[in-house]
Amino acid sequence: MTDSLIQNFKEILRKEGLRYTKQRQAVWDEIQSSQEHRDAEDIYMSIRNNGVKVSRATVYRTIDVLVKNRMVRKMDVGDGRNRYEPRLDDAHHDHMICIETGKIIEFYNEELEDLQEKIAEENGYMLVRHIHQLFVKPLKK
Amino acid sequence: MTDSLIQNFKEILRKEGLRYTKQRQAVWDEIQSSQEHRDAEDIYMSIRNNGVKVSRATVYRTIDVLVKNRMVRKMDVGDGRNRYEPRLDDAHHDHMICIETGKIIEFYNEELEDLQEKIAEENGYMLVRHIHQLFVKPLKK
DNA sequence: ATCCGAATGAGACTCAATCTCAAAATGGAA
DNA sequence: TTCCATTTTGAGATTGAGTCTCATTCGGAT
Repeated sequence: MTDSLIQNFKEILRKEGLRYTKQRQAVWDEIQSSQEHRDAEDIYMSIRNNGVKVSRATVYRTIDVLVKNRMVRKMDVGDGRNRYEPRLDDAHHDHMICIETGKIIEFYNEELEDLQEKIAEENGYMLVRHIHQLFVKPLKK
Repeated sequence: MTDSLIQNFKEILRKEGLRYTKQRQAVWDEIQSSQEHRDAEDIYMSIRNNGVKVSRATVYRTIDVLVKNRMVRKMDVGDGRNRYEPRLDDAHHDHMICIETGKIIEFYNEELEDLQEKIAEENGYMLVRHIHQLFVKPLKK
């Protein structure tokens, strides 16, 4: 955990008119500590196991702030539980989910991104965000 | 409602080892009667308003069978309620959702479809299905 | 150090979807 | 047609992710 990350987080709270608390810091610390795609319960339990007293309500509330400020990405894998991952850099990517192993693979394709904007514009709209998941299975060898 | 559609539905039930009941027929009739993207509650209420006695449980159970057999498409619009639409032909399409009006626009782009298969293959996978939603807002005039 | 509005947390609540199980319906056999 | 094993149905209970409530605690400006 670098100072700049903490400062950045404090900056966002200030911008949002929110106070800096150890619970909020703990939520960001926890999400930021792993590049995995985790659900809220997992994040909540990990924080508690680290000895920080926090409630589910606070975890959800803090995640909302982080998502709004693009520090965390929220993704719907289609099983009813949202997953979260830190956005440490600005590199956008989508996900491929293996239906046999559950493995999540990240991918990015410039052409794909451009195409989506083009499609939206052709219909008189501006692309704000998108959900794109490829459900795949391993190629036969 | 054509005979062939009813026969096709009966065929699927037989294949699945399920009995043909008026409730199941009513669910398929109702979904098939409109190209809109409707939620389960809406479908349930419409069937009841048509005078057919059916329960939510049966509606959900029948939708599952229809989705499994590709007669109905299930889509997650991101608001917690799944939407369903009939697949009367094989024409695949994705959806664009206007974040200002909630309007759902269907689109299909061959290049986009090809690109997705290519991306999966480049990673050693075969594309099985995909979720793709564009959240958009109207272009300024 | 004081003080007041903001944040927290335990648990109640929401709501779509699923499950339970007694009663009703289906369809093949005779 | 009647019988009956088996499947289906439905009312309501349950689940589970996420949200809300509100009394208590805390942050931070002064």
